[in-house]
Amino acid sequence: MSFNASLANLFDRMSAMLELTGADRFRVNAHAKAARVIRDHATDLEPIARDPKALTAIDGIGKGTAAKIAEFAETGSIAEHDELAGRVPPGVLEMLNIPGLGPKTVKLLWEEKGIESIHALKDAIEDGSILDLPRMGAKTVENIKESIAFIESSGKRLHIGVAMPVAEALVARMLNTAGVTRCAFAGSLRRGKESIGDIDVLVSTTDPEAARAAFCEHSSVTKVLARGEHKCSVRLSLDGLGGRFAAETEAAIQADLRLIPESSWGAALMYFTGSKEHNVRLRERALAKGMTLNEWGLFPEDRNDSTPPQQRGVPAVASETEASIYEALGLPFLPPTVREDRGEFDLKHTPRLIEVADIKAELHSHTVASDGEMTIEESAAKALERGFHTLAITDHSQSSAVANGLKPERLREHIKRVRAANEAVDGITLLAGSEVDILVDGNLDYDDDLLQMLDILVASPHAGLKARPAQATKRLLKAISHPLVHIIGHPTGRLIERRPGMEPAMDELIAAAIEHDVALEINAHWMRLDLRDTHVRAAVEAGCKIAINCDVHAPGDYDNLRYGVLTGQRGWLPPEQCINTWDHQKLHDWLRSKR
DNA sequence: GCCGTTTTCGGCCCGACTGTTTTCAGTCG
Repeated sequence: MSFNASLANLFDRMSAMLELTGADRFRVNAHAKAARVIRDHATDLEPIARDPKALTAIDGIGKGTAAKIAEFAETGSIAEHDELAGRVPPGVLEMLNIPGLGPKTVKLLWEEKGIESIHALKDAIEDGSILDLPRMGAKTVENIKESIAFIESSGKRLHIGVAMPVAEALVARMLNTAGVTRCAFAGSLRRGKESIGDIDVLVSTTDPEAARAAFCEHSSVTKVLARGEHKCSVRLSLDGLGGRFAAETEAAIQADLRLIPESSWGAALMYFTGSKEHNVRLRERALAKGMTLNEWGLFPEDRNDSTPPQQRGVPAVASETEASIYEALGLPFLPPTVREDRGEFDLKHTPRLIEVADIKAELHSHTVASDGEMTIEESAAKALERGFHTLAITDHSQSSAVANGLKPERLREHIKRVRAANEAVDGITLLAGSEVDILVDGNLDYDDDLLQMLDILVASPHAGLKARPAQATKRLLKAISHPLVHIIGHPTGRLIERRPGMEPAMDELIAAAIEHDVALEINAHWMRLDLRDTHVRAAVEAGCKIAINCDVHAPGDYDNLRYGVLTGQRGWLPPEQCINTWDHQKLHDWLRSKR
């Protein structure tokens, strides 16, 4: 695990353990925030770990945290963490993962009943001894029991590519319900995060009961967690929603419905889109301007009245649109994908971020020659449908044996076939390329004289993904410096929630990519999204070229483009910095410049 | 523990819902 990730995990654990031992809640929050900014930080903190000035320049890191980071760099541990870990059993921390169980209850279970693990908790539920605790009734116990079953069966975060179609189906269903005038999803899905904890759906309606019924009584609902006036919460099984997710049929997800008056639509959309951290900063900003912000709107602040302003009939300063609220707070409109409290409040104008419509070329695709499902011509037809001017055919190289990688002789024939297809197909340029393995030693999988024949070269790591960071960096730097390489494909090789991939020094890769005029890829497949958002942000700030590719294997893969674009947006990627947006002339001039 | 366009001390976001209560604590987002 990287320095930043290890450190962030320690701070997360410290935050939880402080809470469980009754520490001041602001100290608890400060540790949680430190964990977040450390995890989100795009460059490795180890080189500056002994430089308190550089560390405290990062928002959320003060003197105390800087000292702990230095201690971790020096000794590999943090004394405060170890001291806390000596007092809080690991199983107690684990209980915090049970939905509906928070720190107060876990503390109570631990201190009053000596329950120190989920296993012991199950025993206490079975023998009924848990009922002795205050505020612990039959219904609460039943909910805890179901929550444990939920996290033990699935309960994991879902890939954006799985959650998005479910959310779109939900929105379509609600829009088809009598009385519904507006409907949209919000939450981390709208922010384009790579994985999703739950789905938030907002509706405005003239018939609230019909909306509640449409939401809570659908056949895919396995449990109704809440059904209130303004909010319903359900657990869904995914196989009830179209059966498109064969591998995910075990999966379940929570979905929340919020009933919103039209007049508060913007405030609610903003509130439920988050992120939580972004919202906190917005509300602080509102207070500083003598106003208060909630999901009903932005209101004048009245310190003398604790009744929420919307209940007193106070007219809102702004509430109907997100843009009007940002404006009233003296901010430009901030697109959902940048709302992470990662510096967006310093923006003077709404950034022009990349959009799906900007993409004009797919530069990473596979055909039946290796492990794809389509012929060259079939893939070209799909690319044409999207209005692309260029499609690069980049089948696997020889070392990718399981993917039917091409031996040198087959590649030579394949190049001829692509060139012939390019002559035959109108309206699009087909490039003869290859996705060449970056071998464990950093060398490429074909000889240079063969590579020289290719119009485009995507170099990607496929094996040896457990290499240590230093080794991974060396390997990738060698590939980047190869003069024939255009693009580094899925640079870390990670699979979201499945395989961590490599953790190279991303700042070094970015610097080398700029020096050697190489583009780093955002692989748009929702299982990869590699580069990830924070890496993109670092690359964008450094001025590195980015490619967004679908890594096409099947017809539907072209539809993954939007996930790559969302990841680009989360990295603040402007269209001109992404080579897939360039017009034909500019793109092909650049490709030829490396031949 | 962090932070400063009123502050280097004294603050630190806001409301809905559930389950257990009989006025509210805990959790969530």
